[in-house]
Amino acid sequence: MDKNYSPELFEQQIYQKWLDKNYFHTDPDTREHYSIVMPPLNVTGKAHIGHALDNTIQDILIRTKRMQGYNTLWVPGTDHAAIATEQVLVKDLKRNGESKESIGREEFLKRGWEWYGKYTHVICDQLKKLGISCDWSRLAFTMDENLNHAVRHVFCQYYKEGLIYKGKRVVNYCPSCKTTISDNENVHIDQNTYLWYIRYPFADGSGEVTVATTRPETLFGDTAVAVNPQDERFKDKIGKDLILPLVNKKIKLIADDYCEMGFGTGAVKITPAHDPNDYEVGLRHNLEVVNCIDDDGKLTKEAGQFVGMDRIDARPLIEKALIEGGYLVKKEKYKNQVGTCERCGSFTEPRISTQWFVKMKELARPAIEAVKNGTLKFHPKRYEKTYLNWLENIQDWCISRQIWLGHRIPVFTCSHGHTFASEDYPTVCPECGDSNLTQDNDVLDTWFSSALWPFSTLGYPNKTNDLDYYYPTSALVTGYDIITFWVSKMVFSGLKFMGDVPFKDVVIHGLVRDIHGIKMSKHLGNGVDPIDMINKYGADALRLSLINGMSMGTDIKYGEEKAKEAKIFINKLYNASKFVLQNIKDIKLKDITKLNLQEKDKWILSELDKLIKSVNKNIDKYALGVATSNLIEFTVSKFCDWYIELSKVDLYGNDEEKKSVTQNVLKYVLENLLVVFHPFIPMVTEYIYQELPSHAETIMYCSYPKKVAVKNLANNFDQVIEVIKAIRNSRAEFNVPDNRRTNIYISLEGESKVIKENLDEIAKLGYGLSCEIVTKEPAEKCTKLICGGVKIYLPMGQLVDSEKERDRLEKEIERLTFEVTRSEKMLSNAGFVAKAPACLVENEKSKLEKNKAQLEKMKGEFAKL
RNA sequence: GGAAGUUUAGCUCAGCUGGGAGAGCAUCUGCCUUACAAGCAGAGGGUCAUAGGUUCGAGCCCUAUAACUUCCACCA
Repeated sequence: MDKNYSPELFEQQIYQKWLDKNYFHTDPDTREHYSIVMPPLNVTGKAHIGHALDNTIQDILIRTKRMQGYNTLWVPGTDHAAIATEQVLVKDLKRNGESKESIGREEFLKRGWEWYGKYTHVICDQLKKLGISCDWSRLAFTMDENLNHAVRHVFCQYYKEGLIYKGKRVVNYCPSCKTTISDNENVHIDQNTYLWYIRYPFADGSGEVTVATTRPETLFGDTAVAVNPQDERFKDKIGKDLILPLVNKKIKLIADDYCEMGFGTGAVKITPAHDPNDYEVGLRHNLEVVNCIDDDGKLTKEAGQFVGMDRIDARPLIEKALIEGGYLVKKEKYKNQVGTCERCGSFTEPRISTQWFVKMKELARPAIEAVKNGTLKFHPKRYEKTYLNWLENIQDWCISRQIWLGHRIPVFTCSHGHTFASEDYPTVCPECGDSNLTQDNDVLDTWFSSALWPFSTLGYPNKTNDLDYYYPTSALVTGYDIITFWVSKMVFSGLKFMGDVPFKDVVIHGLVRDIHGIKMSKHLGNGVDPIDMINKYGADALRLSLINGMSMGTDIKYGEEKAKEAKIFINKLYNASKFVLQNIKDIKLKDITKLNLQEKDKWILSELDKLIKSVNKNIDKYALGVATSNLIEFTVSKFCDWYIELSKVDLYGNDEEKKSVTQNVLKYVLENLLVVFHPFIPMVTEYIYQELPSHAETIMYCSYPKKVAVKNLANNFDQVIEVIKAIRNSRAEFNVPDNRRTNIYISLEGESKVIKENLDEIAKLGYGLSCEIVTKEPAEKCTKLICGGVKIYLPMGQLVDSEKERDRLEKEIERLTFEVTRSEKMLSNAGFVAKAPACLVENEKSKLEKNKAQLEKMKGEFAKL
């Protein structure tokens, strides 16, 4: 092994070996299953640090369950991310002077497939660098033929049941992406703008009504002005005609509850084509729908002289025209929120158009029920609220998108006007046999296919063994940002088409933010590239740095420093392993349960036992960040700091039996540590594991321990640790450099077998030349320590200063007095004694006794000075 | 407008059926001790956001308040 940990030397080879051996692959059998389908990765761009986190969590769960003996399936996959990919392709075309329309739909889709073919590998290779153990032979893609089939099947099923309908609605439209987007993709941002107060005169010259608006450019689409029916100011004017400024068209003043009396001027302009609420008002009052903004976000001919202008750019000119016409009453500063496109950031336009919808109320009900009755559990539980709140207020789902990439809506119309949905690729109209068919131009929202992911990837709509065996899956791991987008859709789809939830547990993690807590973005350039981190610090370090200290569902502040720290820790583990391996070359392997264990061996084994139990418990609770903290704590503070140092006494000593026991314990502890650690840092643990004597073919299939194999690990070794710490403390207090060794004398009082047996250990770890038992105070000038039931004499020569000694003793007496008083106070509290658990009271009593005795001794020493 | 989260050492965060405040980094001191100087040993540093309450006992439970963050829904 190399002197230091160098992941670049082995990570790739190890992963390749796993792949070559086909370790990640599995098929249905008689065991219990544990399955996860990976949230599909977008085939655009590259993997970001959030992907690294998401997949690391899944890999930890999968690897643990695999080692626990489950039949473990992890299906990887990618998503066609239609809108984003289409944008990139369109940009590419533009660069070459081409356009979608110029090359045609068929050619465009061909280019799409070329893109997917090229970039699927890129993203998968990046994931492979993370060391994740998914079954690559099952790599799925939302546009694969069988997934495509699932989409068509589901669509037709909904269609048949009347759950899909085509309708006119005001939807969010992105003029830049040129497609409809869902409410979820429409992100509201704060905007400092103005409220324009505009005068609408009555046609008969009997005064005017003033309306306030944040969007003067939609004036051209106004077809009414509404007031509240209760509003006394307008009661007698309702039904009268108003003149629409600039357009000089007559529109009516109507009464509708939608208009709130207290707000603004009490009158609101109604633009049914460009506002969802106004559209509803329009329906109630049978108003005309006038489109004044087109597909490109430009004003239509309805805007007269402003035709062809961008709707935002036209604003100041419209304002000018209003002023000139004497229509503008005032303009005041106003703060509101506007919708923007999640992908491109442009202002979205609410726009009336014909779209396909899925009726949601009926589908949502069982999905709500599944969470309420506990069939589906969120971790952490609080995210249930996000989920339920959304489903309980569900709106119909607009599933059509005006782009070309993606699953084309399988609805056809023949030349006789018969419209039908078809799961297959039809050649004739089922009604009249006409072969002149045209397919609907729109494609489906990408979430429509993602909604089917947990079962479409397992073979749906075909009845497959995989589906039968692995569905429902065990867990879904994803960020809280897509609970409504995606999780909810998978749940109602799974319940509808499979008759069962798609997964039992939803494990929600937070977002990875930069070190200041700001969302990572290309724009800000504050992103951390996971591949960079892997190249610099190794995949295991990246994984550990993401998981350690993480609390599920809470955002992570992440900086490169964390990867660096993780690598430093792994180097520590690597070196500890190297030490063990170097010292067990001549090991005679023995059954750990039949060894003649010393106190220190029992101590480390009992600590290991605690560790294993705690890690198991925390993985079960999805508290992965706590599990790694436990692992690191044990490795550094128990194994390295103490046991390895202690082991040197026997490894380098002359007692062959003790040496052999130590070797076997070292091997046992290291091996178990590696196994328990493996799901978190798979590469380095496999690498070291392969160096162990008598190892299996891979660590991946080692049984995940539930406890240490040895029973009766009770021991008093803590006493020795206490003595060593006291010695080190005292030396530091006297500023004795570590390289200046002294003798250590110990005077035993009462039973101190464990001390007697570990004199060499005390000497070694306490920087002593030797450590011996004395029955009376040595002649040398010593400082005296009282601890763990023994008295320690450290000959510090001239360094011993009686005044300093007195100070130290005084401090110690003060501390002990405080302790004693505290215990006495607690024990004299009737409430405490009566109500606290008995063990706590007992504990307090014994502490009191111990401290009292210690205090007496200290006082004795003090008196002697 | 509705909901959720966060507030603990200089920094990043653990701590949870309520039983004496923890880690890493940073700082200071001493050490190249044959696993590791990417290291070892030691030290300093906290009114657990604020104010009340419940309890024998509160970082933890309850109620208010403040600051920050996020999600959902939005009135022109």
